Amino acid sequence: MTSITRKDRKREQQKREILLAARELFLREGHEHFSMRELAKEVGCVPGTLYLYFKDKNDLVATLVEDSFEHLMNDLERPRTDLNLLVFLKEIMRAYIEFGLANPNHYHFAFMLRRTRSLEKARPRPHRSYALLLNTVRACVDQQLIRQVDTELAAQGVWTGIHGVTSLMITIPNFPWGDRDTVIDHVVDSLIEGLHPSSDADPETEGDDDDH
Amino acid sequence: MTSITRKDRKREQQKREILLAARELFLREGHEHFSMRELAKEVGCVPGTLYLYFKDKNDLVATLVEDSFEHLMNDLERPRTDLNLLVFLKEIMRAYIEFGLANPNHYHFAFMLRRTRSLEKARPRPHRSYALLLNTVRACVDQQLIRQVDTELAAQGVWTGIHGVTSLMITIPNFPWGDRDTVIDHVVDSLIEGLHPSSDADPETEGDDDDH
DNA sequence: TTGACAAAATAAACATTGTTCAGTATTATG
DNA sequence: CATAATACTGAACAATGTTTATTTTGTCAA
Repeated sequence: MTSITRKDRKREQQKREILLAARELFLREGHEHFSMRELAKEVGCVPGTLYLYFKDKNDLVATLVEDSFEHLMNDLERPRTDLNLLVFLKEIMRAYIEFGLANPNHYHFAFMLRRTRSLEKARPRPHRSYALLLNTVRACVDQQLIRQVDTELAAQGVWTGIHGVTSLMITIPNFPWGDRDTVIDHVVDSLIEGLHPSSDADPETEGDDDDH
Repeated sequence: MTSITRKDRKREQQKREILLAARELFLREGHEHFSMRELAKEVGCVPGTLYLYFKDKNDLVATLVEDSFEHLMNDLERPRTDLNLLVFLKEIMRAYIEFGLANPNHYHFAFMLRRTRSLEKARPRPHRSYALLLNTVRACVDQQLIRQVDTELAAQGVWTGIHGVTSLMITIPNFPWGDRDTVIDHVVDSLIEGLHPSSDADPETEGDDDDH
């Protein structure tokens, strides 16, 4: 029925409008101070109305952030087969970091929040960016560009590494970091360096009788 | 005057008691759900009383967390000169990670929160653990155990690296991590591996004579 | 056009927060 | 004992997320 679709379209429209205002407010206030009531004021409605379109605050922000990550992934997943795979991997890593630093609120919401067990599903699929990383690392191993290691292990090392510099620079921007790009380059390079095929297998792990 | 000191002692005592209950509650509820009112109920007083001993909630939790980091630092800074410096460095890194995973709430408060500008001072001296890292890295460079690089850069790479695995394992415990200790070992090892002197120096760092 | 019905929006409340403040006990001191 | 300082309380304030009963609005059938 045309009437139904029109109503549905209107509903969609309104939902989009809420999200638009929310994105603007979220960007301005930061996720800590983002409030439903202020959003309602911005949208020009009463707080309760928001709950006709979103289950709760978490749901609203989650879709917001998910959209942003969609953009990141679209950037990342655009294939650049012309590049050396290692260079490509490094570009992914850099893009990831840059995205986080450019969207600290989104990144914060996505990866720096502890969720209660029941709300775990609200996390905007971190697995997708990780999957890209994993695949690329695997390809590098196949082409013997990096040392033969457990692919998952390597990918998780890379991911935690780039997450580390991203999140720390977000939470402690006043830390006496070196030049931003220099630090990022160093992190990216040395994370990959740690996987070079030329490196001797770790010599320290001969007597691996640690305390655990 | 003895009367004054007695009063002061009593005050100190009360403050300690609050902190004790707070620590217990903080541990149980997590820093997100830790509330002053619940703490007051636990202590057996009215919420306002807490503000006679602490400026605000942030102040209270900050001293709480600072105490915990004191313990970490006491652990880390106990000198183990008998060890190879590289092994020592790795032990520091591992201890840091283990501490974070064992005290996720404290770690979260310390390093995974964005503070408003005015509350920046509330962060429990992250610089101390970083300073230890920096000194150790510098010593390693001096002993030519790792590549000749900008010491600060290397230390920041190491710090962000271990922070990355710590914080991600805290925020996404349900992620399909590999075996916990295996991942940690890999991260620690490959972060150091990335600084090996055997590695070919990065081609872009021609003049390696830093001056400082 | 009108009346009925469903959907949408609202106003008002509820249950929490952190925090403040005017008083009231309690305690130390002259 | 009286006074002054101190510790504490009870009640309030402001702001939060969320729910519910009620009113408004819009659409379709008669």
